[in-house]
Amino acid sequence: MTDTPPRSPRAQEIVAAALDILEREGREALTMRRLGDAVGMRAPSLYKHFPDKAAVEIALMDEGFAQMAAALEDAIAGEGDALAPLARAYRAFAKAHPHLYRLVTAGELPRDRLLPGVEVRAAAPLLRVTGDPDLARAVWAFAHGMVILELDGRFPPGADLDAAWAAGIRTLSPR
Amino acid sequence: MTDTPPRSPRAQEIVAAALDILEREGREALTMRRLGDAVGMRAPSLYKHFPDKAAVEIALMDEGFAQMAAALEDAIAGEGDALAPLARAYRAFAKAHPHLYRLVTAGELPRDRLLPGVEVRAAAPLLRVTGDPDLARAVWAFAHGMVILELDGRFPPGADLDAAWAAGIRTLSPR
DNA sequence: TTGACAAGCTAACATCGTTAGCCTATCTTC
DNA sequence: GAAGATAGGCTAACGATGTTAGCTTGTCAA
Repeated sequence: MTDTPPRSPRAQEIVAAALDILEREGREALTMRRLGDAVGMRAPSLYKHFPDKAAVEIALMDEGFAQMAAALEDAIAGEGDALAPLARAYRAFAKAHPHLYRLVTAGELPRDRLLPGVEVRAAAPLLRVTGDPDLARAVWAFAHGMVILELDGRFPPGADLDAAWAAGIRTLSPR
Repeated sequence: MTDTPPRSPRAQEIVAAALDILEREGREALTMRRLGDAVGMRAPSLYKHFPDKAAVEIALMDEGFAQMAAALEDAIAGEGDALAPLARAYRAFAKAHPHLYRLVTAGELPRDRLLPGVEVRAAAPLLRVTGDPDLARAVWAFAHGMVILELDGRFPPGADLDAAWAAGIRTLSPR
């Protein structure tokens, strides 16, 4: 029962401002002083609302997981069992929210401080579409790999990423 | 012709010490003061050998790319055209050198400061085994995704990663 | 009216990368 | 051999970062 105390309005404002900074300017732009500015207070006062900076980032992760889950659920809402539309939605979310995507999916995850269930919910659509957990993990790895390599600019300039996505999805689709 | 001036012995010592710190303690343990300690000088003196901290990290990336390329070339040296041994080598390298792997493959890449050719060489074995560049990218994304998600502890505790690898490699293998 | 508490503030600390400026040994050049 | 340049070390310090300590003030309960 790790039920978080419901966030105060002021704390919600802070998270909203933090999300705005993150999405616009990236993770390293999100400093306590900058965040304080955005919300009209000095950096130390933020600590009246959050124990540390990590807590703010974790709130953003919760939010990111939720947004991502919603996008993926939408993608399989219609008919359902095709991998392609889910993959499209995954990639689209990452490109629409690159900084948020990175925050949520890259680096060590403070799982014990996360809102419970949020991670499982985001993973559910893929598990449903693939059926098999092993295949689901393989597909997840493929999709995350494609997205993060693209966001990090690791593919050569001329690379046809649509074709790479297609190749992966085709062969990885459950039969 | 971006030929780097050959590194002085002292600079090589510094890079070696940096690699040691990185591999043992991870990227955030690699600070200029800590590195100075390891090599017996004060932090500012390091700037007599490298223009900035990034230059040290870039030297480590060059080294990481080279080591990784060597490991992958070894893996396909024998018979050759099977994907499975290459994938095994890829995963093994990442698990043996997690911090180095992360430094080399995650985050933005300062491509213009890298030793020329080093990235292409590391990519070559996979391209040879898959034949097709699109498939090669898909397989790379899969392998990197598997590895980085494993290193970051993103898979659930009980997950059978061998099975996920097998599922991915089986379906992604060129026929 | 009093007292507690929530929520702001300033000042300050340690750590980080980095710069400025100084010193000294070695090596080149007349 | 003398003189000057250069390589390579040093200390002091700067600005940015997250964070803590301690003060103040307004609001609400007893």
